[in-house]
Amino acid sequence: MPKGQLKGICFHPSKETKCVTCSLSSLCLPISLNFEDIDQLDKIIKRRQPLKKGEHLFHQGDRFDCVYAVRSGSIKNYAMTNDGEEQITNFHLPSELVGLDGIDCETYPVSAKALETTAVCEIPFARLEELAKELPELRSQVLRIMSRELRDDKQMMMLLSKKNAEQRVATFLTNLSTRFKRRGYSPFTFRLPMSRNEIGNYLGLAVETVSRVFTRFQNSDLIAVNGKEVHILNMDDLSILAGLPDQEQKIPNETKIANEG
Amino acid sequence: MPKGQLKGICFHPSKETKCVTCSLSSLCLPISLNFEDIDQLDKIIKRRQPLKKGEHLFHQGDRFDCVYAVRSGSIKNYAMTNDGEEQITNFHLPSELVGLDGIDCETYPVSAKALETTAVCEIPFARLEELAKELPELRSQVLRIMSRELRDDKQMMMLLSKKNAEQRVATFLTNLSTRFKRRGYSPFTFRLPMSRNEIGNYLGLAVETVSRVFTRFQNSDLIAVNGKEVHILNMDDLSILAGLPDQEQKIPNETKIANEG
DNA sequence: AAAGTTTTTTGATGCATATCAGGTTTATCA
DNA sequence: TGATAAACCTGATATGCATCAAAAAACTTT
Repeated sequence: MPKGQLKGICFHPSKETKCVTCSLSSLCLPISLNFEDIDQLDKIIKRRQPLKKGEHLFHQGDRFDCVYAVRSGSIKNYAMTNDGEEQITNFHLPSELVGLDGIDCETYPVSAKALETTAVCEIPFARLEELAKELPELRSQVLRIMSRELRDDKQMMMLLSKKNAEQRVATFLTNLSTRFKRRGYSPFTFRLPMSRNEIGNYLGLAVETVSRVFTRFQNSDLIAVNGKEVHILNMDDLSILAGLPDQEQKIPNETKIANEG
Repeated sequence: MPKGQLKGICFHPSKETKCVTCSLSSLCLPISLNFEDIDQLDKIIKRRQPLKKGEHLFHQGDRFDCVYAVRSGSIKNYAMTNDGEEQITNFHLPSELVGLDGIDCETYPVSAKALETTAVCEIPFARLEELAKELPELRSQVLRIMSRELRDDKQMMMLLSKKNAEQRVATFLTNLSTRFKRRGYSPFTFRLPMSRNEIGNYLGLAVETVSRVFTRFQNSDLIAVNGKEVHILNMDDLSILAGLPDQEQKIPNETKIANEG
């Protein structure tokens, strides 16, 4: 089916979902807002025509004025390194907020590009701040979302500085799986919206290495892959390889006091 | 001089700096607050006894209730990897806020430990939120600080996934230099508050590699090192090696439209 | 000041992953 | 539908950095 038609068939701006009825509301900004407040939030949100694959939401250096919530599809964030190479810093799935790192310098520090046909909610930041003035719950939700992203970033740093290729790919897959699950999709069967190249770029690995690890994982019956379709066959072992997913790792308490001084 | 005495000699809780008179106020939370507002902020801040080297501000997993501003000294954040290894995720210099990544799950996701005798301002988060209700400037300052940390984290990811050992160390040194400069210290001569081991851990390198790169940098007259004392002799070349510091990198605009679709 | 401990440095070796090169499959488009 | 390009996989080789080892220097402690 040609992508172009999707717009006409599936997307009716007049009938577009409101926050109240949106299936993602429990993951997105509206969490813990009451109906009235959600309605207020709804009023400042613009639903734009979906982006086609490869289209940009914004470019690195553009003036920051909106944050975006992914409604369907997926977005990658990337920056250009000094030698002109692309460096992917994030992938965003539905319900996730894009662009929060632009608040400080008032320009987006990275570009955002659709990996597939992608619908977003556009949230003018100035109006969000206005609204936050009156809605304490919205305020803390924004903080929580940013705080979570900070935490995820640290996890990513740990991946990049301590994990080997297999652990990186395993972490990547289990992480995606968890996120799909929370969004109501199967945690065991999903379609990767990004290429091997993009996975490698994100994970700090060469494409070839990603490809090889995928093959090795297949040979050990951890996963079954067909192009971008992934089946996780042995989640337990994959999670162990990943080094326990994001869930709380227990901290060895023994040395807590001993270590002081 | 024994560390213990510092407390008695240098730190008088009764005479402690207020935000209004604090030399760091232009870098820290009070930015863009007026005098009255700073005073309000001041009231919720507790200045604790300075931490001695090696003491913890909080441990990974502790209940999140405060964020901290470093007043003097320095703090490292670190987490334990699954195999019990330490992974340093950040170093904090005076005026920087510690603990913001705990907002979301209400426990600190990493530990915070003093690298040297360190004074902090303790800011109860609940009260900060209270205050933010009335002070829009404070609100956006918190957002800006978190947004900046997000941006820095992405920079760190790029370092970890694309830069080689020399580029990492060069980036580390120029970054420190910039931060010292903003705080009124010399950007060319400073004392590293952390060990080679900690630098390596943070940069995803072995100690030995850090040591070797330091030696190489000395041999090429980029820096002069004596233990933890560092002199930057050739900032230009060091910056080039680092791959241009954090400042805005120009984005090649040619392909902006061409890339779409 | 001496003894012990930790940190730093330097050298030799090994390995995980990058890079290069080729072939194959899958997508894109006329 | 076939042509062309892009993505993916696999093998061979190269290399940057980790690891191992051991000495030197810098701190601690008594």
